[in-house]
Amino acid sequence: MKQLVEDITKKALFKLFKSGGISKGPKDLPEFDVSRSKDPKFGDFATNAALVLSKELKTKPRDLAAMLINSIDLESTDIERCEVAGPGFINFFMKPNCWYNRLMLVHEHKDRYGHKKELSGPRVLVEFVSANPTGPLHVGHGRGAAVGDSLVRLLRAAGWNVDSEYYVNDIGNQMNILGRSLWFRFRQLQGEEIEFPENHYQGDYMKELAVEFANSPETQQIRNLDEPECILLASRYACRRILDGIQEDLSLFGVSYDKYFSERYLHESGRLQAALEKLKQLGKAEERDGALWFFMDDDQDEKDRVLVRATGEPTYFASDVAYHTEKIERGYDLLVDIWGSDHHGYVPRVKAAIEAFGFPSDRLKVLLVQFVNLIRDGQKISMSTRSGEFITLREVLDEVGSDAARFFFLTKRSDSHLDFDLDLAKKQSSDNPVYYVQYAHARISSIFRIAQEKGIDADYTNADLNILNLPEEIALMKKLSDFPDVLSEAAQALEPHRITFYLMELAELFHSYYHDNKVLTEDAEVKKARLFLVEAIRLVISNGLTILGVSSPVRM
RNA sequence: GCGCCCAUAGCUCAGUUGGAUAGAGCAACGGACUUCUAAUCCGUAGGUCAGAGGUUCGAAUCCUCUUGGGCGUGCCA
Repeated sequence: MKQLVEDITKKALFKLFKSGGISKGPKDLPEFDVSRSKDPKFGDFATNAALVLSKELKTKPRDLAAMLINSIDLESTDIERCEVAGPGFINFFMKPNCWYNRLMLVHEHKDRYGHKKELSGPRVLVEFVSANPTGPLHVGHGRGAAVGDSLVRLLRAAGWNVDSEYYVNDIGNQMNILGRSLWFRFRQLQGEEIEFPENHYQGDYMKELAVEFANSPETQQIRNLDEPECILLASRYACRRILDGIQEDLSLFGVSYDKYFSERYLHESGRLQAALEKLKQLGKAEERDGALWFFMDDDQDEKDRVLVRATGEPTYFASDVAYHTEKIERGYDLLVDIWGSDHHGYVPRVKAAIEAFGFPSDRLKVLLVQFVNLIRDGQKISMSTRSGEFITLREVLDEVGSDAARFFFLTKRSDSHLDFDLDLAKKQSSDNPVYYVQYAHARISSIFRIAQEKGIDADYTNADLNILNLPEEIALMKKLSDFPDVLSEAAQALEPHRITFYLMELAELFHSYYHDNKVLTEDAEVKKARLFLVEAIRLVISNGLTILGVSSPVRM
């Protein structure tokens, strides 16, 4: 809808240019904005075009605004009238019947309302969570999962061609420590008196895994193997089982992936070696002190970084170089990575690698998700996978449920710190904002259910929408007509939380309307029109909640 | 030391990419259930947008500095 107003403004600019009123056409002028007006007295939409362009056109803003208004042919548009306001804004007042047309669009497209019809955005790969398979997911991962998964759903709705991926660090030092951890627990289980190393994975889940391991067919092979082979076996076993658990937790959280990408594959397929060779050929990498270094330009990163250690082991960074270039070579225009903010120092490095391979560094967008502080009894709980002290995502899901947890994570921008108060989340479960939105959906659903139970005719086809002329009804129709704009802007900004706030605002308008106005009234025509409106609200709430990965209950 | 992120109501957070009078939810106070669900609604109160400069028609938003917090600064992941 904003686009519509923008087009009309540009058309007016062009007309003014042709008639000699201004010296430049829209193509030679800077971009301007169209925004939804906050206050009804400023109309429905406003543009700052005259303010932005006045300097370039050497005309006073208010004069330019007046000239623009005169160049708009109102007859052929949805605009009733325009006004110059304040320093030079143009306020647009829409014709009332245009809201009825928008309302009909909701019914026309149903669960696709707000979505782009065809694939129009870039081809993008969203990578998120990617936690090392060394232990269960904790709450911090849950935030990344909620943001990432909702972003995927949002981008798809906006017509982008999206794949999602989980990068599995299934090789390297951590896997070795994981294998040793399981191996030691296993031997302890066999009655051996050995001390468990402090820097290994202490969590109780490793003890449980050891029991499982002892009963698995794998252990049959052990007596024929020497210890390093046993540790490798244990490592593979632990990795596989822990990853199973992670997938299970994610699935409970409503999160699924198109692909789990194995780091081990990068090593074993030779892709890692090939990437390093290419860097050497390009003169971006060279051996020094027995290690292989990536040379950083001054504007890329503060210092050079090691790709292969003197021991011959490639670093995590080496894998990332190979992984990200591989992703681009798979044909993605845009890579979106969602990382914990503690990895932020890593961004310049990976961007530099992408540049080295001849791609623009803005092919990669990294969304940094800040840490979640867990609060219990007013105290911060510190978490560490290594020490085994953490609250798992699973525990939180069992306590507050997937809907509440997802919604909670998505009521905040991802780059701000977040306190997750467990007691509050539990206690608040009845007045958590998620229920406010879901309740609106349930209420509407129950209107239709009650109608059916009581044998009331709830058919709203051929409703006369002109009956919907209460200010609250107009406000609701305007809100519904915003949804496609909100969706595409949220996608553009990679900010799924905007959908959350939109839904809370829509629910607020609905609850207030519902309280004051009966839908199933005696007047058959009024009933029809209101049912039509209310069903559209239900559809939009449901569409929005689906993007957030939250359910739309029909009764609560 | 250097780098990145953050600071908005008592608390938890939004703020449409620089727009008009800074908004919600909790918590507080006062009202509304004989009604399609009170998990709701209506109202009151709550602010030096951390502080100081600067940029311009216009700043919570952009720039500089200061203060306070988080994180990073490994041939760890």
